[in-house]
Amino acid sequence: MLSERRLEVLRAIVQDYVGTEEPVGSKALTERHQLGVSPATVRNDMAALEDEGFIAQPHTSAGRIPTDKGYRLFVDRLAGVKPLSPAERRAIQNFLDGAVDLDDVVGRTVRLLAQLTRQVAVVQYPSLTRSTVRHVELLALAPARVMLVLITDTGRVEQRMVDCPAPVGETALADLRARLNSRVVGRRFADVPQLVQDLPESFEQEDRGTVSTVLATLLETLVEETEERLMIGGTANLTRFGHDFPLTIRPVLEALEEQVVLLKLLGEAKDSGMTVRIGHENAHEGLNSTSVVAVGYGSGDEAVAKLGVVGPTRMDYPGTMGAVRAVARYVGQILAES
Amino acid sequence: MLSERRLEVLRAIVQDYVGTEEPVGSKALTERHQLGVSPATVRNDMAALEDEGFIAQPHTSAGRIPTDKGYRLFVDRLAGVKPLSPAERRAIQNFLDGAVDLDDVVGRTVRLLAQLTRQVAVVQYPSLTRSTVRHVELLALAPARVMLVLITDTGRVEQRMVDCPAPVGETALADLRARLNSRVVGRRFADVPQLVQDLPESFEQEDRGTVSTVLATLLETLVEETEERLMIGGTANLTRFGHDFPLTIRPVLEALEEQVVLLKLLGEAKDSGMTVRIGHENAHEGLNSTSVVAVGYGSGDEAVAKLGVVGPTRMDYPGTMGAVRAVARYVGQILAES
DNA sequence: TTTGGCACTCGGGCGGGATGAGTGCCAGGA
DNA sequence: TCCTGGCACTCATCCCGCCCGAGTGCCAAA
Repeated sequence: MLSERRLEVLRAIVQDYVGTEEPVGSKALTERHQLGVSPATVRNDMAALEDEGFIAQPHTSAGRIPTDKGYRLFVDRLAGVKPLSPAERRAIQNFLDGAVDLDDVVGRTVRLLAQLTRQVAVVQYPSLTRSTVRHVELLALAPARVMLVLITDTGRVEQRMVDCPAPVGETALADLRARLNSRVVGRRFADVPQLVQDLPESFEQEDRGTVSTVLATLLETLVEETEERLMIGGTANLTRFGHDFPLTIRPVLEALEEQVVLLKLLGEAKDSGMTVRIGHENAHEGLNSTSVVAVGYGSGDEAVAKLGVVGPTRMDYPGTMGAVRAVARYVGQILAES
Repeated sequence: MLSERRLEVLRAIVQDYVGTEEPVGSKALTERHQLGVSPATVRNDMAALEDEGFIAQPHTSAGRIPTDKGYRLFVDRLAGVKPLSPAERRAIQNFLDGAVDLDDVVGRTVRLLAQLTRQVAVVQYPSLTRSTVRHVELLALAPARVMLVLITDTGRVEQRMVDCPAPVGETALADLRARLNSRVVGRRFADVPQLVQDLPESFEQEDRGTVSTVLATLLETLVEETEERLMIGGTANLTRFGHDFPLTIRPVLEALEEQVVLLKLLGEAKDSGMTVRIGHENAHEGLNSTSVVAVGYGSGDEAVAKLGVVGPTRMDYPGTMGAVRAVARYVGQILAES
């Protein structure tokens, strides 16, 4: 079992290393922190911490740096979430207010997060299946061509073209539109499949084909991968990573370009509460030297999507967690208002 | 005036340097190209080219590399546009077919361009003001709250919330919707302002406030900066730039994050034909060591937006130009079909 | 105008010595 | 039992000085 002081030493190492980006030695530690013991004692503690796998030496005769396991302990037991300063809170609000539509909200959020944390920000668009339906619109663009437009309570809009098997009349379309909306408006997208299941039967024989086709497209839209969109920003912050660039930065940029990877990354985060994944805890290889801080956000109590940041394992965890949490809350508010 | 052979020497230098990324010397040149003269002669030619500012030496006793002016000459007079191989053409078509909506088209295009050119790709969404109106939808979400949805012929959809001064009845809304659509459907967005100018007058006194508010929002949407959206991809390719990373890559990433900069960049490109801006020809400082190849694309003859790539000045211009042009054509086709 | 010859330049790579931060270990003291 | 000061040892890094060779510019001859 680690003594209180050894934990304190670990905390000091993490803090110093995050600040200086250089391995930290026993002497420097005692100078910068009031540990109340001599360097020699700290050395003994360090040796113990190294045995346990919390810290490591890049090479003999160098200071120690925290391992992933060390950061894990730091995050779980030693660090809190640093609340933002009033000035920062105000900045968030100012920045997020004045967004005109959902794209704008997400875009501003991503820039805000990147700026606050000085890291790469990732924001997922509100999920369709967790949102509720605000309206379904059907537009006849050509005799046998209909555009389907879905609008959610979070402001998200999806549209699809539907090629109908037969020309569809304006009245039939209006009829379908009305019945469809009366069934699904205000309901959750996840429930839509059951709600519309028996709809085709209530139509005339001649229109059933069209109705089925439209409904099929609607259901497709709900399950398609494209329902999960996201936006990233702040990649320029990657250049602050380390000095051994190409090798460090490349796989990260590649990983960030693959939406699938990012979505999985956010998907792995817990639905409620903040999730921190450190270094090798990330399944994707390219992100083995990065940490991900993610949290869900939503207009109500329930999360409709997630957002987070990707940065070096050597990051300011308390500060980052504070920024991520604060931004998620404000975005939730904005969505609730719109 | 430069002799034919000197131009040939410049072409050889550009080609070799693009391939090897290393300054090229006189001896290596004569070995790899059939110039029919000795290294000494080439040296004289090189000295002349250097006097004219087409090439430069990184330091004494090193080979030559092309200057921006040298690349300019190369692009204008020495290089053609390399057509794609049939296999590449097929790949483009396969990749672009199967896109479900505009976001998907743009997303696929950006990934395709990045992959083909192995550089950073930028694709602008079809501009609103150059598109034509397919439909305008008005939805009453609350008594005094209306959602305005704009749909263009290029598949783009914009929505805005409108807070009305007074509750608006369903019939009045339907009326407005019908009259609005009858006026603007099929017309260009740029013409919308005049077309709706006198619309409020034809309504009852009590509804005029609402009508004006809705129209005001509609007009705002057309001029807002958000009308110019774009998507970028392939940033991981920046890591192939050079070996002196942080300094080279950082400003580029920063520039790419600023949509304003990118929009201006594409805006500077000619409306028709391909535009190549080399190094310092780019107004933005961060892009002084990159070249931009851009071209307009559209569903018809007229360009509705632009796309292009950003890469090191040391790029394969003929190949890049070929890829950019081909992709633009196919995207135009896809948009015309949808 | 082209060519071969020749002296010159200078960046990059290699090896060795000095430097110093940091370590592990140990014996003595609270 | 734990802490502390002392001491020898290890290496990564920095700094020189050196050499090598690619590449150049110039010149005289063809």
